[in-house]
Amino acid sequence: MSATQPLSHTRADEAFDCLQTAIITGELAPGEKIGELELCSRFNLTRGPLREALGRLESRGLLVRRPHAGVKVVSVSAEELMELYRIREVMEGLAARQAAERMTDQEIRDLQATLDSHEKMIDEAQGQAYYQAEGDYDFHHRIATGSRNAKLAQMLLGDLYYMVRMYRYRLSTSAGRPHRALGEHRHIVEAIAQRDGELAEFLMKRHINAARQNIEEKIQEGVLTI
Amino acid sequence: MSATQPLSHTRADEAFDCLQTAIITGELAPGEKIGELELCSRFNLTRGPLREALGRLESRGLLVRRPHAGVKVVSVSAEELMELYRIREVMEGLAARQAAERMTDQEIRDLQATLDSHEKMIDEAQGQAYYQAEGDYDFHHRIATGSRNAKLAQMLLGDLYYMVRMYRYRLSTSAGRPHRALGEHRHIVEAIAQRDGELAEFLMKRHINAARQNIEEKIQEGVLTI
DNA sequence: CAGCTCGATATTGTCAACAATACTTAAGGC
DNA sequence: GCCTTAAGTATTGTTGACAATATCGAGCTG
Repeated sequence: MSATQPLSHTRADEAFDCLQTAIITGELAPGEKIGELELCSRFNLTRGPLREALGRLESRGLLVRRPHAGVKVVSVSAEELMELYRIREVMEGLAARQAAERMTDQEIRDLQATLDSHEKMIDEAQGQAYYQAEGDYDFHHRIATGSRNAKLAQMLLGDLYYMVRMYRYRLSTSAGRPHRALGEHRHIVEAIAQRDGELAEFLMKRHINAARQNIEEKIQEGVLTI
Repeated sequence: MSATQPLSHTRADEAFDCLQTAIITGELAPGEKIGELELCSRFNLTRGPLREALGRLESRGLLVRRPHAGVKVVSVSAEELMELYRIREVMEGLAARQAAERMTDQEIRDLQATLDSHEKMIDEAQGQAYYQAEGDYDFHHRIATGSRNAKLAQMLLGDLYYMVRMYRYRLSTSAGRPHRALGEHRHIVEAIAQRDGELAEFLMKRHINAARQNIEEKIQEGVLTI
């Protein structure tokens, strides 16, 4: 994978990473009320760092805490997932526009290379699940950072993507449309390479909107359940 | 002020509120490196709750922490403020569109009443500063919650608005354009009342873009300094 | 028999002491 | 005289014990 040697130099960071991945993978079920002591024994932590991590996770909306009543993992609904995609649509549209204006030529070449490797993986067939999961994440990650908008990148990478990945695990998706998505990615990169911010924004919004509709249909057909 | 009897039922919440307002008001200067013990004595806290609050504030991007090196308030630049407004533009545009589709008739009436009271305050002249500060916040707050998009409201109310308010204090603004802003607010509410989501989105985006340009001009003229 | 009040228990919130690490100051060598 | 190096100090990170509060169960009353 691209990033994350979780090399957390402090116990609280470690706790944060552990809990976050546990929530995303579903190891901690949504709606589950979980005690601090149990979390401590489960992840070999003490309560101090744990509480600090809980604070961070709460402020990111991955869990809720009622005073003296414990923490529970945030429960997720299909409607909320759709709302998430609506937010992504406008924010990543902005990211694409700013990326078109600000990415370096080298970054754009890297982005194109990324897509080439994705294509290879898809053609070698077995990589479809991978592509949908991490490859897609990689693509959007690069554009978010390429926007040179620190707060925007922080909100996308630090908040929204984790939520989306949480749903991905739950849906055990890979119910994707890799070829179509790859084509859409190519068009977006083309627009960025031509420094056409307006077009990049338009294409990105349409891309995410299509992904949203795809999931929505799958859910209504009962192919995917939450 | 409008809300916030800070009635925090836990010491950590109290710490969080105190620190947040201290950062927003500039009582803690940006870039300032501040020790934990000093913060404790300054706000009558102990280090446990304090550290939990620091974790929350860090994940919200109001301060940065290097391990064993202490915390420092995030430093802010004019460019970052402009980026913030670009994010607001797309997110609040979405909020306005969804509010137009989902607000109850009662909520819309309340929103109109809010604008009436703002107008009265402006006409009574001395309320200009108030309007620009809290009244504007109130208006955008209602639309964010009216969008019925929990994550969107959380991101706007929990992240962006605090950042914007931080800049507001720094700029000692009120360098506003209350009458023009009120008119724009009225048009947005009209579009919402007519359930015209597309128009509401367009008007909101234009409204925020105008506010951004206004600040940008003021900064370039040297009237405002960061 | 249902609803409520009251108490026991377990969990969370808080605190103060201990350990580990980074910054500072001073000394020595080049 | 300046840079490098090493010890001391101060600050952060961590731990375990203490206090406060909510949940759960039992007994009582209507």
